[in-house]
Amino acid sequence: MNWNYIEQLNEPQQQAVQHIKGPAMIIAGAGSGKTRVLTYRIVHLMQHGVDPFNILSLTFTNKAAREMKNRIAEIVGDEARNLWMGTFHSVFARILRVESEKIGYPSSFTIYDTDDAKSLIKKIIAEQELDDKVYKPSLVLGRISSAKNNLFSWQDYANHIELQNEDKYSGKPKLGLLFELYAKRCFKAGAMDFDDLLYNTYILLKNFPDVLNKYQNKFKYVMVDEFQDTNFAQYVILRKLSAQHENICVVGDDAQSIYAFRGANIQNILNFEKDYPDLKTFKLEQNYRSTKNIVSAANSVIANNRAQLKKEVWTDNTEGDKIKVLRAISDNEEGNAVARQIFENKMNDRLLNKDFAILYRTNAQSRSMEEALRKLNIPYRVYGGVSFFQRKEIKDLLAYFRLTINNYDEEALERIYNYPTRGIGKTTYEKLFIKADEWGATIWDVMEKISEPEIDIANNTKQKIADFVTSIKSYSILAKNQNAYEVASHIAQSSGLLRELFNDKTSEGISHYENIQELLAGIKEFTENGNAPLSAPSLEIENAEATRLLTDYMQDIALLTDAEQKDDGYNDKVSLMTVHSAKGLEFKNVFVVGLEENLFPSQLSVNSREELEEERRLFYVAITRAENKLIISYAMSRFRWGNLISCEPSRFLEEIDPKYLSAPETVMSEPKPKNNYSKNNGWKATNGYENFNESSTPVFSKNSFTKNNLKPVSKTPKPAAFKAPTDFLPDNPRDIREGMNVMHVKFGVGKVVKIEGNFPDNKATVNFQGQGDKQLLLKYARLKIVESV
DNA sequence: GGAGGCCTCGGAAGG
DNA sequence: CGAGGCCTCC
Repeated sequence: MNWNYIEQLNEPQQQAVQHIKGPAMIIAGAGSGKTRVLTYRIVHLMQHGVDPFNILSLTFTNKAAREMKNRIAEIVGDEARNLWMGTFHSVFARILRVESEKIGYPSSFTIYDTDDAKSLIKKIIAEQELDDKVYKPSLVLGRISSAKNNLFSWQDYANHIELQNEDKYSGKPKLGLLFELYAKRCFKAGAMDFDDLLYNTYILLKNFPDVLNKYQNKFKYVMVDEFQDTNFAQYVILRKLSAQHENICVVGDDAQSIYAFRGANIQNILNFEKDYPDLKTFKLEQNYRSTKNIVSAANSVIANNRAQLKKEVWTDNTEGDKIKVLRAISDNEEGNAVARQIFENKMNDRLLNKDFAILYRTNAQSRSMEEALRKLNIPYRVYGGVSFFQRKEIKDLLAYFRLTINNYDEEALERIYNYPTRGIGKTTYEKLFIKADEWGATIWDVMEKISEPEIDIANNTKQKIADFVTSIKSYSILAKNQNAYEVASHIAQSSGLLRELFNDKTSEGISHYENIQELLAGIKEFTENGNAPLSAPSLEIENAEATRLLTDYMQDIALLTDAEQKDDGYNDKVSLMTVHSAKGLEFKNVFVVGLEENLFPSQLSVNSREELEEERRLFYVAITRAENKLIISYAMSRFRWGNLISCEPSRFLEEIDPKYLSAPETVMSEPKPKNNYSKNNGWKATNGYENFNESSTPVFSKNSFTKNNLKPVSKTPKPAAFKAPTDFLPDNPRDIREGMNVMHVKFGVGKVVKIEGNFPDNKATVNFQGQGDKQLLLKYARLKIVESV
């Protein structure tokens, strides 16, 4: 490395980078080159002889970690691999894998995601016969989560008089009990939820001084990005880890704290100053991103917040255009105005689609924007939505992998014990559950001992359970030696899951099948090259030669919730996203839409000062994304939940100093051309833009499955209902045999392909003319024999 | 077991 | 309005 990185930095940036010893806090205004400072600081440490193994760098998202690691690798090369760099959760999970047995967990512990956690809580609420209208699972989980984020165990919770009183007065006295049951159930399943990764790390470091010592020695230098978003548990762990060397450097911007609603605590910044009296503070106040107008407008908005650190963001950039405000008569007109404006700016300023972003407060607002962009044939991409790993079919297959690795994973077991259908019904499962309770064991334990005569289940069902257990156990054995891909594809086939999806020829079914293939391809890539294409920033590879096992893959993806979308190879698109997901990004031209009271600021925030200030910071984040042009819009009426409501302009508009604004424009649709835009080929021909309209949707491009997708879903047309004769009289279901032609009141005439099970629970597969195979329970189906065999 | 009807409810969102 | 959960009915 022979260039001088120090020269690339301004004065305060240099100071921050060169301050190596002792605690430091970098307050970094929007667009002030924070990422550059962070990367160069790590480079600087390494240049001064610090071993990358001794540097821990924590971020909030996988994406941020990935990007930073790549940037450092570009500068220092291969050595970057040895940095400990990742999200709080991934780094702590990694420590816990090594140390978990000390706190009673297997090293193969499962990580429950939010869905797993909610479904477990829901079950517990039902088991306790509590009303899930009062004890809403998401609320219960939220309460448990914030307890853990404040380092309360369930025992602490139960003993805390104030909390107990709060719960009593709010009519939910059983919250503490639910916490206890949930915690015990997770423990029994060898599972940790996201909050446990923090809480258990804390417990580990607190109760095992030797472990604490080991990691304190390892992490001689600790860096934290987005410090304003840390919660209490994270803060305490940080303090513990860095207590020996006190080389801790945190970077953040209180003005961009937008996750308080999830437990982030700006107070940490203030506590930091108190907890480290010899703290050095650096302020990065020069903005390199935006025009003077934009920077000043942002400053004038944030000045309305009471709670903030002193800081003056300024820029040397040009003055730039004044901020434009568009007023539209309705949400659809707002979309049209934005799309038209993008079209014009693109022409006038010779810009690309990807130079534009449309930011909104709520996902529902994307619809009117998408429609308008489509009309003008402007390609766009909507960010956010269901991630690949949350798709049902993916979770199903992953549940097999989870159960293979950890037989006690209750949520995984529940997902698949009868999927694909193998004749183990709900009633059977309940019997297993009761027996497990009786034995003080897990359901898996009972399944393993299913032959015990005291278990009151029919013998043929017992056999099915035994078969299931045998196959999972055989997977577990395979998974110990064979590589991840071999095991994964074996499980996909031998479990019947692949076949099940293959047989579903609906368009959804085909896409499910393709997604599974996609997952397997990712595992293959991981097995061969060590990194899945969708991988989290992989931490150092311990042993490059060793076989990559399924458990390695599962650890790699367990904390992946933001898997990058596959793109269709065409990247020049307008970006549509919520303000939250725009944090950290920048665009030449930015539209912030829906600036209306009760929308931005959100209706739920306007009653408390704290929440309103958070909304204001959110608005601050939105406008500071823009480099050159900022356009703000609002509608005077909009559809919300099916009703047309009228809207007032947002108070935030008035908070922008008017000298940075151009006169508001009321926008109206141009008189409609005779031909509809979208049908007008001449329109396309003259502007030279191709029709993109997301035509080549890849398998899991999110546009193919968000609710905002406007493409008509091809549905198989339903055949007209069959009219049964008025004298229709069903035959005795006991007389139905395979091969017979039968008549059904609704489906008409069909042939019995197969009959399974014994009366009265026997089930027939009947192929009805023009309607395909139907599975019918004979006792209900009321079939009439048309022709016996 | 599964399709379809009815009811409810609605914020943003990382790991 | 639209998605998801639950219940019913076949």
